Amino acid sequence: MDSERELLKGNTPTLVLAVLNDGPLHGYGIAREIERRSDNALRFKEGTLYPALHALEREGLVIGEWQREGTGRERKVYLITPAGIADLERRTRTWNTFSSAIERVIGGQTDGTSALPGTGTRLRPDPGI
Amino acid sequence: MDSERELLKGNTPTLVLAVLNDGPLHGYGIAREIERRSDNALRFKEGTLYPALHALEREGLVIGEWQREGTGRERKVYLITPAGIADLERRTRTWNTFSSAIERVIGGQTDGTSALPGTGTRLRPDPGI
DNA sequence: TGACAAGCATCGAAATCCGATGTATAATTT
DNA sequence: AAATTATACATCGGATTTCGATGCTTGTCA
Repeated sequence: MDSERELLKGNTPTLVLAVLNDGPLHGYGIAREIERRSDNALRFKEGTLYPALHALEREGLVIGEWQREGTGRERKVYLITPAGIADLERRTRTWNTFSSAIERVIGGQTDGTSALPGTGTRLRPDPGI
Repeated sequence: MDSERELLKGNTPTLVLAVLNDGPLHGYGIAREIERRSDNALRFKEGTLYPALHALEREGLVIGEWQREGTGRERKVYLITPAGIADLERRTRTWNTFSSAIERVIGGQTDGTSALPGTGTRLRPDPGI
């Protein structure tokens, strides 16, 4: 149960960098943008987001600057660095490799027709490990 | 770093169930089969696999039985249960939802041509959160 | 005035993965 | 014959990650 939560693990920095790659944004806005792009499938909790941003900043992948707009309270606006862009590219490649590997293992279709091949009762001629 | 490791989180039971859905198999064989299907992109460490199998057994999603083949040492062969099949279907749907959400956020192409749209310098007309 | 959204932040509980370690047998190589 | 490798199961502890709870401040709107 609660698999969504576990699935997110390891992808948080990738998602944050991906959003920042389209332009500077502040923490709260990043969370909203990720929710918007994913149709609310991905939700960032504050306890996840802010520590993640601090970590990215420590690693030099983003830079955070306090800004005061005409209205509203002060925000910390984050900007992706060249190192961050390179890291995002690497992370994107890693994700593609990983997700295609997962799909090769689980099959990948769930369209109702015949999603899962066997019923689990089929016997396998011992792969002779 | 070590993102592969983190990415696996939450997917272990899904992968195990997917393999068992094609027929009974023992722990060691499950690990080998997942490596084979994923072209070695996914590797199961023993410290991950065996506790995962025990958990699945506790939850009634698989059944384990000790078997002695003519040759080789004793193996514990696992069989997926109807509850396990139902769980696998649910997990597969969850994965599909999740991975497509991730791809919508990060873009998803890494074929070299123009993988990542912006350079991070483009300014966004503040989404007025 | 009160309620609510925006906005940043930290802490601790819970979950997960894996390296290390241990045991034991069969097959293969030297 | 001896040494190495592969098969096969198992556990423990460290490291990492997510998130609920909590707290604070400021602006907006009824």
